[in-house]
Amino acid sequence: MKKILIVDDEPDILEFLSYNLQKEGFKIYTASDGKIGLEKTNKYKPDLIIADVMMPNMDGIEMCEKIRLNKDFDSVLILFLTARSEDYTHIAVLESGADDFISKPIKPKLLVSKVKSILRRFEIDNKKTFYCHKEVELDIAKHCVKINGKDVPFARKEFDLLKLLISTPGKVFTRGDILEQVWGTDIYVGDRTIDVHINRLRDKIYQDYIKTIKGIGYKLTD
Amino acid sequence: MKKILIVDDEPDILEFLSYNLQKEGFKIYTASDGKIGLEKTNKYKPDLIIADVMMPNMDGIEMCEKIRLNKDFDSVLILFLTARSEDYTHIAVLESGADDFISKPIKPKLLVSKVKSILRRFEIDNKKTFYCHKEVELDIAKHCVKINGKDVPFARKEFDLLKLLISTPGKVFTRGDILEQVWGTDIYVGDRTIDVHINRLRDKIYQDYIKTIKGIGYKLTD
DNA sequence: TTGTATGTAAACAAATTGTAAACAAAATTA
DNA sequence: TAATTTTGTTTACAATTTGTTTACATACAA
Repeated sequence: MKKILIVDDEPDILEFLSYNLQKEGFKIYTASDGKIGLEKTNKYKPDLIIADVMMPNMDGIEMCEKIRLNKDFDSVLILFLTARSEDYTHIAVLESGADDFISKPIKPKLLVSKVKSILRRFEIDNKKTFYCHKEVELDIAKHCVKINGKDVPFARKEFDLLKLLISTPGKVFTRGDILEQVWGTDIYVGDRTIDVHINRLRDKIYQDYIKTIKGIGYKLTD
Repeated sequence: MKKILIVDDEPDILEFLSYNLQKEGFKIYTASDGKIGLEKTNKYKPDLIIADVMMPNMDGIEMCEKIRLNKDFDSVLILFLTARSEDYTHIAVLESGADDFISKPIKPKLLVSKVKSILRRFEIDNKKTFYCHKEVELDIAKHCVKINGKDVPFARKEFDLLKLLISTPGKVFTRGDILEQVWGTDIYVGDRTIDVHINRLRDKIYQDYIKTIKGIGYKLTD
């Protein structure tokens, strides 16, 4: 569960934000000024910090710069709340190392979608591009598979299927999971189609690398 | 993290650009005219400069020329914003040493994709000036290719294509990658065109040096 | 045993790529 | 500048690979 720290001196806004984000399943921490925000950042290591620009004691920009100095948090996501969309403090805000900003008045839907999109982008940037399990290596960037160090050509579907299975070895993927992740949501293929592809994988890799869990689905042997 | 300096006298545009690029994870610096732009270039050593052509104090073209005089920055990437696609400032702009330009009105998606693609292309150009893989040698500086030590003439497109492939042997390049890096961002050629060039390469080099990954693209055999 | 789920070979369908040849554009040469 | 050569692009179709289904065999659990 993603942790979000909200820093604002106005209790109303603090509550408004907490409420809307909590509903979406985030774990919320709060602070009432930049100084406390800094402390709680160190204490809770949030995934995302939402901060007001204008605050007593230490304003958002200063807090942001201080947070960035600590190399544990030099890439923590920071989202600012700014007064109005027309004013150009936005630029100062962005230059200070913020990742995005929201202008007041805050609309719950926009807030949530920005928070999700910023977290999603971060996930994408940090995604693995290389997997290795037993004697199988899969390189997403190079789009190639090696078995015992030897290059083996994989067609698209085969590649995607292996990619899915190797992303979490040992986890059982149901046909539904596989259908959704490899074929996409609104494409329907027969049940046997998946089996056929699974067995083509088995032919390319050593046979018992992929295990059938009868009535459930398939997984890689641990 | 790539650093981008944005130079424009209109705060709205400055903010628009900053915002959209920041969201993509670039570190943004801004300047409101060419003079400040020049200073900030020296101070922050950006990877890419985005500048408006028309600015008070010092216009974009003059700034560009001044930047190019400093040999620390004679190959920094510069992308210009021009008023409209019909006007012929493009030519002056490209002659002044710019790497690409974007016409207003600016579309966020296009902006981001151009910026990313220009940075990617630069990565390859800057990696090395000489590649050697198996019996193929490619010398960017001399613009020549040797196969088994023997000089073989390569036309421009063929050369660029081989350059791209040899820059990362084993990596599969999609037709999209190839289109972007060999032809450039806003040039479209048919799919078959790429195949034809690939096969002309194959005729010049030994046949199975370039491998087809069906449904994905092409790569050099490891 | 019986019924259900999975394995598999083979047939078929669809998508992708290879290729020769024509055409177009650009560069070179006379 | 015109003629020629080289380079780049497209077309149309052939060849190949990949993806899907079918029909049936087999395994396995109740």
